[in-house]
Amino acid sequence: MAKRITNRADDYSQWYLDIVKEAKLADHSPVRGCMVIRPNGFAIWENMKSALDNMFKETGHENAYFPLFIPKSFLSKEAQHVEGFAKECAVVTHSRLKSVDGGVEVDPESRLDEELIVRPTSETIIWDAYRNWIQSYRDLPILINQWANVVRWEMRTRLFLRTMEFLWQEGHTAHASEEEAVAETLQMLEVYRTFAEEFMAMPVVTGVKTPSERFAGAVDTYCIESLMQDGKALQAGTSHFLGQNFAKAFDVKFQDADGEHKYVWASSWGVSTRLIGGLIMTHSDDHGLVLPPKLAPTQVVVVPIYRSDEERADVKLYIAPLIAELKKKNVSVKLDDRDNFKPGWKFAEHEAQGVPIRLAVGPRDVENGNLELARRDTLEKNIIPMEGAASHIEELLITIQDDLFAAAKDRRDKQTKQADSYDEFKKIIEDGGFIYAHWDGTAETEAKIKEETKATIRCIPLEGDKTPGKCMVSGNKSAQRVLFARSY
RNA sequence: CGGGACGUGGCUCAGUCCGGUAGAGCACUCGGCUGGGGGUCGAGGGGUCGCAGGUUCAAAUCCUGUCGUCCCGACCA
Repeated sequence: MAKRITNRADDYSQWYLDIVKEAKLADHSPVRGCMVIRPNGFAIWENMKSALDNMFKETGHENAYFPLFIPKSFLSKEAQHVEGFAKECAVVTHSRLKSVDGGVEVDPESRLDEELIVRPTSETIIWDAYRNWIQSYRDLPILINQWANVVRWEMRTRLFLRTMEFLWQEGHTAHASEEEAVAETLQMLEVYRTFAEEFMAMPVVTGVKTPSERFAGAVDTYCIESLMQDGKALQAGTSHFLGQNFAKAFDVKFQDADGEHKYVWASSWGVSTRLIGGLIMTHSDDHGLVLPPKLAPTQVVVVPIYRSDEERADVKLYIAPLIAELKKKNVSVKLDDRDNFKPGWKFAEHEAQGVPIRLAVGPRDVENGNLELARRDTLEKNIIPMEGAASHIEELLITIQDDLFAAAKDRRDKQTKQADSYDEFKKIIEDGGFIYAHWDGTAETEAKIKEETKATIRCIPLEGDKTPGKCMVSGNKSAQRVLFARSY
């Protein structure tokens, strides 16, 4: 068998790229740092999207759409926000091309009066709209989400993990009180945790970012942090409590029940196509992609095995009722009856693409009333009776989902350590993984650690050990252990 | 944006040092044998060598520029 996927142990980055290529998830585009998301990759995103969208709707949110272009002046209204994004904005300066001997060039006469920014995120244009929508406390809360693309001019890109253009959702909410806005921020953080753990089967740590890692313009940034197989952390989602920063910048006030005019409180939260990168690096192996059943575009693939046309017809007749029954149970099942590929080829291909369950059915099975079932996650193969197969498969999909989470959590926990001295920390960090250690809460210490070890504080965890101690670097007092890692 | 490596049929690469008629494997098309883990035999199709200049009788090969990819840094979802 030709080895098309680099082993993780040999070259993790190359392995990741090989998976993306072999599973046909995405291609590099002609434009640096952008990607073409292929049907296999997009189908995963669609499944993520639909699960998240349901969760947003269940928590009272509505979808809307705001423009791609933002007037340049809007970006400068919130000082912190500008500072955070100014370095990575695509700017539209002209509106026309003109032909010049066989090619085209920008028509200098079409220069725009006010240049437009391609949104790196939509706080500004949304808060400009909210000003017009909000007068009274009766107009609040506003709970809006949008599914969109955004552009951030990145220096170094990697498919899904960091691209110049990416797809995401961004929720933007407006509230009458601080408590309510904070509650919303934390509620959405929980939505993300639930999604990551229950759908992606990816265990996460929830926490607060330190000021240096905080979203530009936020009062507090909360996040879900996950740990990839190579021991590097991935920020998988963020939820921001924006305080009144944007309300003040865009002058959004409401008249409260007490007659007073007050600034609105805000939150924003988002997850992106980066999650697909996280999904890949959480579960996949040296044979290819491994997908949790809840997000797999195809949950079960059936490979018929036959020699003659007659056998082929027999096999198809034999499996038709099972396929129909699985469909009735809402299992996404695909019959791979392509005649131009050999069974062995198909096995390898579906394995590379991460289909959770593969059924192989040949004349022998027809005769014995069996079928062969292979699990993608464990690579186990078993002969099972056709009788009751549909229910067995339905249950097995749930088992696989649970097992993937358990395996990922077990791996994550094994890669999670504690360090009680800086020397110990420096030693452990070389192996990667999460490290819980005491920190004095200062930006100086944080910067020193980053400078010397390349590790950053991923978050100050919301749960777990809250015992105070002494900073491993300065020896000053520390309120609790914080989570360190090298990250993507 | 700095350092390094690399761009040659769809893919992986040889050829570049030392200029002289573009090659291999895989993939693709047609046909045969096949079919329970990337099978096999035969016959075909496909590349102005990333792009733009320059040197030369002659450039994949030498020179300059440019675009892109990968790895390592600085920056970030």
